[in-house]
Amino acid sequence: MTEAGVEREVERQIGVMRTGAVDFYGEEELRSRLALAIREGRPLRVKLGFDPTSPHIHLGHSVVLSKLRRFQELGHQAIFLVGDFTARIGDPSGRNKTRPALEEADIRANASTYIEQAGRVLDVENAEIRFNSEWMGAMTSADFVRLCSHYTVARLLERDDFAKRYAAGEPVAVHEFLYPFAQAYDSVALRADVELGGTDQTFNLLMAREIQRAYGQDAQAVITHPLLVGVDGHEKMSKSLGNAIGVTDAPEEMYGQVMSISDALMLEWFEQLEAEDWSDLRALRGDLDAGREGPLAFKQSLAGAIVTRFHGPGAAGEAAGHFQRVVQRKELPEAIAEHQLPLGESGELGLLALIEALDFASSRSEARRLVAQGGVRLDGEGVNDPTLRLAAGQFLLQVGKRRFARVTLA
RNA sequence: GGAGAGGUACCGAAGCGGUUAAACGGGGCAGACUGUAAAUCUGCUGGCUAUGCCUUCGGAGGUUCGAAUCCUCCCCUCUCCA
Repeated sequence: MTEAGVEREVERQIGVMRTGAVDFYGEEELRSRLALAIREGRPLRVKLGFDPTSPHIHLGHSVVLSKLRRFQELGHQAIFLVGDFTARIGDPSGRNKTRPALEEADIRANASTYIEQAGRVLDVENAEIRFNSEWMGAMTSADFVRLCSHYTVARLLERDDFAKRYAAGEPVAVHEFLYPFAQAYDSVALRADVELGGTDQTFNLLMAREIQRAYGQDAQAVITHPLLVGVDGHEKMSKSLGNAIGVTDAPEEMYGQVMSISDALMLEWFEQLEAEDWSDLRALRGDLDAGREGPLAFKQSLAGAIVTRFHGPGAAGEAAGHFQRVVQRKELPEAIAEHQLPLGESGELGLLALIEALDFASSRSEARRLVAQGGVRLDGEGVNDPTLRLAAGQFLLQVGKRRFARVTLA
């Protein structure tokens, strides 16, 4: 390749890297490193790490995962790091309270589902999958203390989340201070050229640059991405806040979740999740701004595009049909789970017990409330008698707007 | 080591001897409405074999006819001082 060709290629790749990013630290250094890599036909090592603190990868994670995928398409080496060691510390980033430490068994279980779920976005076959317990677990206390000597308390206290919690009189445990050291050292162990992450990871990511230098390596470039706001429209998407859409959620569920977000959030998501093949949506966005289309049409398209990304176009079409049928026209869903329940010696079963048995309510009292509020239908008819007892037979039970079951009592 | 403040339901936050299963806000759920599971409005939001009964206000004891509220000890958090 000619020098001019290399330069053009560098520019092209940097452009891809910058797309959708909030900040790109160390861009200039990366240009020269990238040029060298292109001349030598050697891929850059691009790190993206997640702590397996929850068994689910969600739509928010998919923003950076997609970016890592872009790097793979550019021919670079993707490193998917599972923070099994750091999960045991608990990342304080963006937190207003100490994260609970996880049991090792949970972490292992979460880690294994992570790789499968990441595969919905990433080419895991060609990714380097690593666990940071590999080197962190082997570190001695002396090694770790030495690692900690490369940074000062004052600089740790500059951190926004620590500073806020400290100012608010909330506890900050010492081990939370240690977390960024572990994450930073991962970059040393992996010899990362680039690390991706959400903006909440900025501090940890930048700290890795200094630690790498302290260990005689060139500092990695850091590319941060916006944090997707969860379905509640306020907090960042997080499984523990219950506002996340998991990448393995069922298509109808995923579609419905997207339809439930506010009109304002819909536009934000569109910006942050946009992909090359979303040209239809971009056009629709124009129609929306011009008043030629309503938000409903746009939201349906967005929901379809998101479901397509994780489940394919067929599933997206079915999910859309399901939504129109069940939610908009209030008809029955096409597929309703069948349940067989045995009757006791009395030969009958209380309605409340049935609702509870199907997990449509967490307690009998809650079931009673649902009946009292007119939220329960039996064979299409509203029921308002909480003492109703059912004899053997088949019933169609509906609780609320979207919980259905065909029940056979025998 | 010393001095103070504090720990209340899913979360935040009132209550400070009885009328408190515990105000209020958020979240969640249900209903109405609608262009959607948006927005808005209304109701519900400990459990149960249910017009009553049982369990809950950091933990364990105690005082009292009666305690989230008073006392004792313990655990945890924060602040200031050393």
